[in-house]
Amino acid sequence: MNRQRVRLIDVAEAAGVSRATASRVLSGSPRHVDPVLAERVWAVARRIGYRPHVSARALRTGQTGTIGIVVPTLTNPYFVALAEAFAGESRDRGADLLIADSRNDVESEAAHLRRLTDGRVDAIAIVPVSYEDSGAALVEARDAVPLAQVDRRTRDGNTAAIVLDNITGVRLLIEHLREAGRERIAYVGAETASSSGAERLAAFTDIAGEHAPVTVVSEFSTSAGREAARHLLDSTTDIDAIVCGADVLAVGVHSTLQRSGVSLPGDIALVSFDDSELLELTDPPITSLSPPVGEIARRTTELLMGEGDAWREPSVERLVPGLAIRESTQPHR
Amino acid sequence: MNRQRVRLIDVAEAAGVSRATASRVLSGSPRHVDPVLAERVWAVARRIGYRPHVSARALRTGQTGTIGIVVPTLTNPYFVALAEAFAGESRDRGADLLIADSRNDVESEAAHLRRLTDGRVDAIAIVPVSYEDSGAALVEARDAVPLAQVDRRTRDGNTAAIVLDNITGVRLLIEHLREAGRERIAYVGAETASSSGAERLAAFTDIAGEHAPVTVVSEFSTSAGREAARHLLDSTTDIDAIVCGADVLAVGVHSTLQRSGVSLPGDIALVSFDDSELLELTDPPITSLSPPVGEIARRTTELLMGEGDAWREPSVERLVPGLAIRESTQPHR
DNA sequence: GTGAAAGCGCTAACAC
DNA sequence: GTGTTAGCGCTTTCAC
Repeated sequence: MNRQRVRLIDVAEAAGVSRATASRVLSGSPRHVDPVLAERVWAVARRIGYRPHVSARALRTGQTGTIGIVVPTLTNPYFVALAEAFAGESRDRGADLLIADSRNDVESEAAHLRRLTDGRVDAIAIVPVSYEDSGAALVEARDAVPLAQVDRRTRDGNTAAIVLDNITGVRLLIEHLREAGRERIAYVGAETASSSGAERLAAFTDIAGEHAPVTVVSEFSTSAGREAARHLLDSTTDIDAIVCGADVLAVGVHSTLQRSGVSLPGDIALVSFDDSELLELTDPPITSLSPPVGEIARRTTELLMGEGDAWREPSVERLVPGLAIRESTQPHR
Repeated sequence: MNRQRVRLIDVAEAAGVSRATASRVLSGSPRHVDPVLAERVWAVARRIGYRPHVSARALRTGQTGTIGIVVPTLTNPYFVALAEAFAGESRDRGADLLIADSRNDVESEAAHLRRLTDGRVDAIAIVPVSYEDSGAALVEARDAVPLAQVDRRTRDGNTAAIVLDNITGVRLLIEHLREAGRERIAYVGAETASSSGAERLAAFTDIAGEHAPVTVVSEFSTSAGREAARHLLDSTTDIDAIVCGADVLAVGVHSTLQRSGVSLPGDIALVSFDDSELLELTDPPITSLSPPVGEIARRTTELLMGEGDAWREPSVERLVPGLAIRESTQPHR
């Protein structure tokens, strides 16, 4: 048998007060209640195991105490790290986090946004799947609930966005490579459907020079990374370093280089972007930018849950990443 | 401005019917409504963008249309795969999935269970963190809502459990290794805090023989795998194959072997358990059992959402895994 | 400082 | 087949 729920009225009766008072003690404004009564209510509530019914509370207050995060895929450890950072941040604010996985699919992303805005969450942080195609669903959602874009942006999402400072990031990587004696640097990125992909590519061309070789593959995946590396090796270009636009690509590139007998970091140095755990698994481990996920989560949550409508203003806040140096960029000796 | 929610009454008025009729059309029992009216209601609802308020509906019906899954960590790609399988299954049944991450922490797991049972979900599937210590929270939760254990069990969780058939699994792995000419097989597993860990270890000793070397590390992590491999190499035991109790361990073992100049699969063959994407990233890719995540999700959801109280009966259903053969077990030539 | 009572948006008896 | 109405559990005026 399912045990019957303990309701507020059960607490109130057992404590000899009205529902109103019990409610004030347990949630509303405890300071407007006689401390003696308050303690009695608490004691009873604890004893009989009262826990408020979230739907009832949400229906009454219009607040769910939950924030939602929508990521392109949980298959990418970087987004898992991001989600966990948001989980920590929510917890600190006494809120819950609801994680949704778009499976890299705009339709599925739109469906999630619709469901989340059906009174399920107070605010939404979203890493949009597509720069071009995610916008419509975002706009609809942001009319229902505070919403901010994270890590990537859409063309017409029209909300605040908290992203990586990709230009500084690329500069950090290239400077690091040059200090390690690398001069002929190539770039491997996925198609520019995401804003971060496009920014990284543009920054690379800008800083490394127009003639630096660039390989763009069609998706963020390890096999795409493998392909890209094969392509680079086949082309005659003589390179001594590769910058990868995402960790999953880097791991693929690494794998192909290894198999082709290219020595890392002897022949080619390798760097990547997201600093997920994947990069420590390879041999040698891969140097990477380390995105400030904690700070991203903090700033975004602040924006969404704080006073005011700052999230409503289309804007871009760029957070500067650190650099996690590993063996894949040991200097030439 | 947040657009005002469209409520049922707005639809009803615009369609010239009562809330009851509108409700019947949009959710309850459409067949008891005049088809002409019904179509009118639908048309209006679509036009003005009606979407039911989940809290209000949940409060009234006692049903949330959401099922919850609690996993030890999303850092382990196997649990991500499991969660995605449940997401698919829920979607097929018109339900939502709420993913919670225990961060390998019993306290945090208990907190999640408490929150989920505060009227947030209709049923819970959980991969418990600890065989010994997760039970209490499970029991409390299963008094509030249908709950089933998945992939791992607790000592006193007292619900149905859908797990891998670890004995058959270990047998498959060892047979495969023996067919590939391996005879001196070692095992690397994490501490037996989880039921699956314990079962795998026991099955290994049973099948490979009492004297087969076993290394037990303290946690499921890549660095623990590295340690274990170092330990195996240091000990004088002469082995030609290693069975790992989890993918993250296997990747760590692989990394240490590589660095120590051990040839795979030449000197040592390597196999693992969860068949997550990690295993395809290594060089050589690692052979693994492939757990039937889809089937696990299907059976569990069936049990939870179906008629009856089958989930309430302490029971264990063991599903047989497949075998994904990769280069790490190429036969001796 | 405390209680009575209204009502959040929805569905399900119950009447017609 | 359709409408009227009560009420899910909670918070919050409003009156005292």
